[in-house]
Amino acid sequence: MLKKERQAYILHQVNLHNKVLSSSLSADINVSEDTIRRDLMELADEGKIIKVHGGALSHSFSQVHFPANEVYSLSQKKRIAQKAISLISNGMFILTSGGTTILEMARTLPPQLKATFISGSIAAILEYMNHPNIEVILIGDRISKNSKITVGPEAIAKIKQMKADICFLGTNAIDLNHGITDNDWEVVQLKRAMIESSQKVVCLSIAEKINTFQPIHICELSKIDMLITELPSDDPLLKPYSDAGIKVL
Amino acid sequence: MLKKERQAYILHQVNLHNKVLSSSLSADINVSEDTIRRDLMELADEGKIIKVHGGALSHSFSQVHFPANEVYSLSQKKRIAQKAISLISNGMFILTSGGTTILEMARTLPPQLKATFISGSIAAILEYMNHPNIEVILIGDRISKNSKITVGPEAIAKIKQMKADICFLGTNAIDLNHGITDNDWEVVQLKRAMIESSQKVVCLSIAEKINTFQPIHICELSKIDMLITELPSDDPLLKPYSDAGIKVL
DNA sequence: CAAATTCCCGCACAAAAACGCAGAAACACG
DNA sequence: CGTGTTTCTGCGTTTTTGTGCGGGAATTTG
Repeated sequence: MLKKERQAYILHQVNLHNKVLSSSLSADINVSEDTIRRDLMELADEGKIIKVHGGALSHSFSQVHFPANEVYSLSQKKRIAQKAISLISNGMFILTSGGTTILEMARTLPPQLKATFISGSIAAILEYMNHPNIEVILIGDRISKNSKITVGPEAIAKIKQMKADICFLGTNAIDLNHGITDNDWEVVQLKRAMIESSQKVVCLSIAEKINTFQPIHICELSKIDMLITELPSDDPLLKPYSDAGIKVL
Repeated sequence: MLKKERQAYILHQVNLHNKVLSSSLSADINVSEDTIRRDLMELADEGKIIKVHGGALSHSFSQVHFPANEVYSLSQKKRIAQKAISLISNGMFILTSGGTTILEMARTLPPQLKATFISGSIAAILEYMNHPNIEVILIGDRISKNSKITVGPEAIAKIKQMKADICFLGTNAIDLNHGITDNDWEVVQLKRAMIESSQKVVCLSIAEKINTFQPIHICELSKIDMLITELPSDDPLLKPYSDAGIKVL
């Protein structure tokens, strides 16, 4: 088994179960605990997991710990949210993924807007529920504790049988060669279904995620209609993407 | 169980109940009280809780003290929750409605319990998600804003196609003549489906709701297997119900 | 004041991590 | 192709960390 393979497996396990023990990983993959420990170290250095004595935890575990990091990019996300909202009009059916950027968008929705929002993200749903005129449809299935969204075949089937006007994706990584990528297999399945079920696909992404990639492929750039970042639309960083036929806002 | 995990659990419990006892935590997680004490120390050093003799308090508690009657009804619900939990064992599939009593039950679930909880109540789901070993299935559909649960044909269909071991219903009104009744038509539909899809139906109800009724009929008493209140099972108020063949706990 | 908890301190033991090292495999390159 | 280099992995050994236990001190409680 290759090192990268092993690390991808570990990352997947962490994202799936929120925690892993070095000992059980070692037994799973049949390598020494030392090797596991080194892998965990590397992944922790890359910021993908949190190393603790005895194993590792998913990043969502310590979300409460470090609110400072969130505040940092908040103003950027507000900017993105504003742009995204300009695409929404009354009566629309809107699919959204999860993620903090989507959350910010949900909070910023104008109160007089009448539309239907569909999502499997618990956090997003909570925000939508606070709005007076928004109809909320919740996608049901098993809840992934790591990503706080519903995942699984039921959820995917439900999404596939609808056709939304527009779909907003919180994007973890976007790159010219790799397209849209992510690090949680189950989330990827969901996002793929959402893309297929929407007439228009909009990616929300803060600039630091532009030109980065993650282990799991979601889709090619050609499936994306629009990209929204906090940067002005003529920023040189975005030029390649508008050249690729994506509308940049 | 990892140390960080344990501390996260403790922190959650403190924030939830405003106080924790070292002794009960020790029993919950199956570690020595000494270890709990060390954890409380660390959390207190980080300023997350306030350590006191015998346990710890949440930070909010020190400033605000809430009205006595609130604590009073809370203790009733805690009692009910304790009894309800005694019916749950590992590996069960459990359907639950919404309501504050169900919420209290969700908060009181012992951390080592491994079971699958199915619900359409957003608040209940949020509680279940915080538990380390519980699998959560969310029933999807339109969200009813006033009851904060998913309602509609999809939700009902989904419930009907499962068979749970046990179903806990937060009960708004129970009466010898009228059976179980409620005041929200959509919620009633859901509860009916839940009753049909469960091998055992348990009603959780605080005593003041015994012998009251609401406009919309859910089901006859005969469909109910068990009734849990904060009263002792031999309380005369409950006699008619046990006579009617309902097990009273 | 007395009994019962709870806490603190040191210790012991086990599990995990860190460290250094060495063999094996992959790689670079003339 | 051969050789030197880098990377990866596993194995002892030593350190560190986490946890439980016993006994005595401190505290709560009646």
